[in-house]
Amino acid sequence: MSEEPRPKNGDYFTIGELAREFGITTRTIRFYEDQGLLAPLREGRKRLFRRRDRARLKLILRGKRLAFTLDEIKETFDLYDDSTRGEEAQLRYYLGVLAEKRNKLLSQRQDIDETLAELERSERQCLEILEQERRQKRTA
Amino acid sequence: MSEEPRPKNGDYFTIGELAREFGITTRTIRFYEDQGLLAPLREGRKRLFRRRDRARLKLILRGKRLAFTLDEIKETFDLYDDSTRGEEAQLRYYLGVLAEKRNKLLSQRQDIDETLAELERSERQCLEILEQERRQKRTA
DNA sequence: CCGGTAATTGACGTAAGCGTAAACCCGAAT
DNA sequence: ATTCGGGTTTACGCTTACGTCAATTACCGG
Repeated sequence: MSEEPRPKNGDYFTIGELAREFGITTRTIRFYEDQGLLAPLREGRKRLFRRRDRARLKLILRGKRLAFTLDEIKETFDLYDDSTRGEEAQLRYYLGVLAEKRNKLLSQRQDIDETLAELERSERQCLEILEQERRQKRTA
Repeated sequence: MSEEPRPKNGDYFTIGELAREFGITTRTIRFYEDQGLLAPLREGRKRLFRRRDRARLKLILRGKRLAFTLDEIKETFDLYDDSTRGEEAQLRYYLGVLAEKRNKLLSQRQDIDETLAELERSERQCLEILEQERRQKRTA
């Protein structure tokens, strides 16, 4: 199994530890908290990040890589948060949102595949030209 | 084969046609031109978009869906533009950039797949709860 | 006790990506 | 002749997502 990073200092991560681990600034993490995306514990004024806070941060960053806005990411969190209480209408709405999200992701994956295909074509072209130049050099 | 949209008015698209087709505003298109991403012909002051301009716009929008910045998108255009002239060093550099791009896209696709997997888990959970409620109603 | 390192809040700054008038031109239709 | 639906530039505004001081506070080792 993979080595899950453990909080060095007792049970909690510091803001600096997380910043270093994920290659972001502490400012960024505070900003996310400010926007309601993170809610670490406090010891006086100091933030104490649990493993679940770290997990959330990970999700935030993944969301960003997929071009979700912070607001959208927050919405999915909010959705997950009260998804357990099972009001029928809520659940149906929830299912709809999930379907939308899936569709977006699927078409995004298509975008990626198309781009990858074009990329490989360029690569082949590129290699061909290099190959030609090499042959020219030999005959020269 | 697919019906490639043809310019209605002779050989060129107007800015409005493209805006409608892609669901963006004319402002956006002008902005892209301002940033050097598009370079339509002119008839006096009026912009005339060729099919290749339209193709570029398509690429821009796809890039945006994949969380590329306009600058990054522009770079790839610039790259493609002088990729045909085959200076060896240029080509090697070019290949490197392509490799980077591919890696980014691949890891992005992984992000997508992970997210899709989680999404399906939530969906199953959701359906389970609904199923339970339905059974409760019957016994009631 | 002192200096260094890491944390805090608060505030202003900034780059990207457009939105939104304002003020104009121009050709076709009423 | 005017109105209407496009097109144009210029320019200021706004939101998102942080960067960047500044001015503290707190612990830690020497």
